[in-house]
Amino acid sequence: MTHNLLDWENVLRAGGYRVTRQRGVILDALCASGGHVPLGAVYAGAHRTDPSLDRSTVYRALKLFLEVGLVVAADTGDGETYFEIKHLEQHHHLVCRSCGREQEVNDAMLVAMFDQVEQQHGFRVATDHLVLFGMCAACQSFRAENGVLE
Amino acid sequence: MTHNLLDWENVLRAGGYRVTRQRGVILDALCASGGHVPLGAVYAGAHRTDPSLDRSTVYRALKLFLEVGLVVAADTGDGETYFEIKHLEQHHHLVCRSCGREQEVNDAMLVAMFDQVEQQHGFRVATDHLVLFGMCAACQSFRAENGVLE
DNA sequence: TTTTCTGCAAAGTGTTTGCATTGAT
DNA sequence: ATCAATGCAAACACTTTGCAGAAAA
Repeated sequence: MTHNLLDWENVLRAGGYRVTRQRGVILDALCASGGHVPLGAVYAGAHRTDPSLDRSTVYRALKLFLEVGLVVAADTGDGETYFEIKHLEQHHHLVCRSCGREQEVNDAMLVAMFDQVEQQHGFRVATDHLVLFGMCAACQSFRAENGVLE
Repeated sequence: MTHNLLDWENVLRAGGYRVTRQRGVILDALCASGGHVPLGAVYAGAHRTDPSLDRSTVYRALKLFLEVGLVVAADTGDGETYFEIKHLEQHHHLVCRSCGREQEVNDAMLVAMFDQVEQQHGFRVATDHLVLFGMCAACQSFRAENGVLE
């Protein structure tokens, strides 16, 4: 249970929320799936552990976890919402349009850009979780080798 | 008809697609709404001009326009897909979480960051249309004046 | 005349909600 | 004993699809 570290039970209680078996199962599923997980996969994992668990419970739980800051959400634009256990260090994702794999980028790299935006537009960027689409190194070289044009 | 400039009729014909009244109406509606328009608003506008026009036609047309490069799409994470006439200069959007207003950021500002990502990760970012959430200058000062904490 | 496009209706997908019951505190 | 959380079913919002008739080429 990776999430013992998170002290999720106290986080919930501190907010006046209750600690339930289902919420534990859902958090487990999220941890087990690693990174950046579509809600459907969280449900699938949790439902395997507890077949009586309902989708609406997953939606409600994740919304709550979001509210108390246990997880962060990212919308990758494919319709489903993605969730991830909140890390201590902020980070963002690079998603390859060609192979679908994703990698993380440290926040630091983007902060400079955010600051610049703030200086020029007075707009304070506040994004937990930015998702940048493009093409990863592997797919780029694969395409180059095979002479794929554009 | 702002979109005469785009020569959309020829772009379609060049792709082997047909020029129809409906497609013209939809493009009109998109232009008339300015910027960054949710699909529902495109439909609303187009439907006002042509009440017999169906939603599915709007979906199909916008998908086609996307394919031939007449429009670009952005997913802002609120469920609906946003469309915009493709500009010559690439740009991105800043969307204020507080008032909902949006402003444009020139691509140049972000390109430096994209290059840095590429250098460090070998990942080529390719985003037509990035949407950054945060808080605009007006809302920031409004909150400061009214002593809103966080 | 051929082939694409449209309108209509129906289905699909992701998400939210009302309500009686169950369960945490 | 309270009051929040769950399961179930029904409703929602956005999007896609199959098909017969209408329209562009």
